[in-house]
Amino acid sequence: MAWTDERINQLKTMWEQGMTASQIAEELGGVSRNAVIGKAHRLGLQSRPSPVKANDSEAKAEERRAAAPPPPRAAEPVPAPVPVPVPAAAPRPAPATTAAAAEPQSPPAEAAPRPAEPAMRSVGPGGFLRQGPGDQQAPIPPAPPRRLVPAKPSADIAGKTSLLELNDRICKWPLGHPGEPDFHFCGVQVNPGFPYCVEHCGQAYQAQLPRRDRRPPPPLPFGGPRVR
DNA sequence: CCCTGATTCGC
DNA sequence: GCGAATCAGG
Repeated sequence: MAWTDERINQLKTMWEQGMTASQIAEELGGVSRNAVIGKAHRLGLQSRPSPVKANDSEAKAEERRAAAPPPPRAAEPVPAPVPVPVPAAAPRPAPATTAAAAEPQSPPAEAAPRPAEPAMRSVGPGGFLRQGPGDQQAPIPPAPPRRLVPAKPSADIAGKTSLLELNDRICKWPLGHPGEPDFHFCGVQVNPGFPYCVEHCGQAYQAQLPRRDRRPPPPLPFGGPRVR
């Protein structure tokens, strides 16, 4: 079987999508896994995590060299924990989900004054407060680094919502396809209790139509699900 | 054993 | 250029 332009494009696409060489070979047909790998390398497609590449004395030495091993100092005061770079959903204690009304990224300079909890506590000798069963894992003191970012004006709607920006509040409906350069997620406010916004909930959760009224499903990439 | 990707080398 | 054989880690 020859490597036609079309087959090469399929190979490129699948390879970039992260499919294994075996899967690609099976999908293309007429070629072996080795053929796919060989072709991928000849095309310059390169280097997905290979199980055989981790080990290597030379690479490791190089890695060490690049890492610039700091001299063994012990009493050096560590500056401070690095602030979290990604706006991952910080473990913020939800005060009380009163209304579904959105709280749109409260502006900075908000000190979040926690009202002192008037809880009944057993006081031990020396004045320490005994933990109750519910308190066991509560304390996470190591500095709550609130982001001091100016707060994006209009959430992520203006730009594109990437995988790293997903959280429980924004719509996870995918737009485009993984691997495509502009693949992103919807990103608008969710319909409370659902992973999608109201509009996409409408698409995700549909009542069954009578068979005669159903639209045929759109063609799936690469000829649909593989039969196995 | 199975899987994976990388590399080699005769064709 | 091609891909089977081989290597080597998970």
